[in-house]
Amino acid sequence: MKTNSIAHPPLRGNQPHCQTCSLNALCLPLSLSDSDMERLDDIIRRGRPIQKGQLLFQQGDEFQSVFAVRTGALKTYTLASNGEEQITGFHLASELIGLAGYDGGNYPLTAKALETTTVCEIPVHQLETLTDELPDLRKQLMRTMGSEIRHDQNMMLLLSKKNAEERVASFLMDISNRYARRGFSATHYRLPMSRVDISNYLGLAVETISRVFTRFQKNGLIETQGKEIIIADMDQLLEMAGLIDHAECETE
Amino acid sequence: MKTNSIAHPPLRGNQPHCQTCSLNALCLPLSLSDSDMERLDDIIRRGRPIQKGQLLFQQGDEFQSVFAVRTGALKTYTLASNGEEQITGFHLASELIGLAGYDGGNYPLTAKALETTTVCEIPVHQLETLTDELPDLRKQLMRTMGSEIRHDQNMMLLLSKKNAEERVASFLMDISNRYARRGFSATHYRLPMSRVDISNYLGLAVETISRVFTRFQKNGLIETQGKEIIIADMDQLLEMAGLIDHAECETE
DNA sequence: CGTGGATTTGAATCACCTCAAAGGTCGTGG
DNA sequence: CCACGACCTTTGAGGTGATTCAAATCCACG
Repeated sequence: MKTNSIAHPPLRGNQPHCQTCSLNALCLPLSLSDSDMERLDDIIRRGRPIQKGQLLFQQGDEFQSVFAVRTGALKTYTLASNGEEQITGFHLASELIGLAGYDGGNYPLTAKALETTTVCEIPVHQLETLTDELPDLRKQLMRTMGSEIRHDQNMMLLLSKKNAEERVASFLMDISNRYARRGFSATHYRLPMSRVDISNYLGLAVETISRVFTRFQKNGLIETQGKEIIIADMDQLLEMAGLIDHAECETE
Repeated sequence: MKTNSIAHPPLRGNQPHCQTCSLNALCLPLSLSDSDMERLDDIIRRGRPIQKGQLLFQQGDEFQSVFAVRTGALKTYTLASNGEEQITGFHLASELIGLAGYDGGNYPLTAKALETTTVCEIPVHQLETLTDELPDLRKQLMRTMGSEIRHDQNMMLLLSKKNAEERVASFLMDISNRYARRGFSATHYRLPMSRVDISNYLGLAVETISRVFTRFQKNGLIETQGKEIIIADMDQLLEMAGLIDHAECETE
């Protein structure tokens, strides 16, 4: 399996653009003026879709671009020295990937498509030139990185303090939130990742995930049919996730 | 215990400056030209020391400044809804704190001094003005944030995949590295934090930390005397930490 | 020198893991 | 359209590393 190289000659034509993209209020263009958005749009490359299982980039690859997910979903993971992988995040439409590469010249993680996925590629070299000129874009990038740090620190809390049920509840509520923000149902969605991926992400065994799902279903918290999830008792799940009392439901 | 408010009238005089600070090669000024460094130095406030146990800022406080540790050490932690705290990092001299605040208008975590500590305060408002003009500073900030993301993702791996011994070994090697980079001994140092803090950070019970320290000592890996640590067998610790085989020893 | 917190040690318990095996699901090709 | 195989998911039984509870010891500091 090789790193997918995005189509380099950007096929213009009836290509999508930031200006008309339904995700522009969630994505990088957020808070950009029309003219600024146009300039961002000009440097974005939109390649052919990557298929399930293909890599967008690999740990150690030269850091060349950040990516925004247009459709589909990916997972990012780091490899331990013993070869074990730790999934550090799932990325749905409008979310940015690859910013951690800013630390050095290489990606510190691998990004793999969970299903057929299209992305917008933003070459960092040009992005840096552009951020030199657009303070709003710069702020948005910093905010996105801050948000990533926040997410990771929430995960650290989850991994070191929460039990299996609390972890699964947190996970289901996080996904729910993210779909809701995109205008999809918060209570009925399809998980793009396998149970194995979920277990890896949450630091549990697959069997434990399966058992918790079953228990949740018995207790009327959710209904499941394979990857289809229906949230039946959001309040109780929110409480279990530890999201009920403090601040807003602004998870991710 | 209240948030410590840094002395606002910056007492000039024989104050330290970035230009003469021994940490400038590790800190934010890294890779800045002399004139750029001077401009950064101008906006930095240097307040009176904060005492052990005092807060530099608190989760929920308005995001006003990022801080660089000059001397001493701090811990940063987030609070779960049930009041439990999760330590997300320890910060030694030259390290930056508070960047995660870039996500929103508030700090998403609390910073508390582990010992008497002096910091350089960099007001974000002025920092943003300055980054508008200094591309190198901007890049350095982005790199710092990328490095923070990297650190957190390593912690996720540690928390979900490593056992108690591996976690403690990783921790000892991380601290060793960071002291070494500052020109201190890599094999003989004093931990600024308590066993409780270590256990919290590593997602273990205090008793487990104590037991692992004892076991390491019996096996000749380390010698301990309270907070004093002597690394006796670095190779074996590195291997245990999972840092021997892949890439360089560039942990943090 | 005494006191409160931090650290260490021991014994018992438990949440989750591992191992094993039985369903399910999906894509593929005959 | 169905049969096949590969992989994913679920369920059960038993084991274990780390936790919890309890108590002794050490240490810093007033």
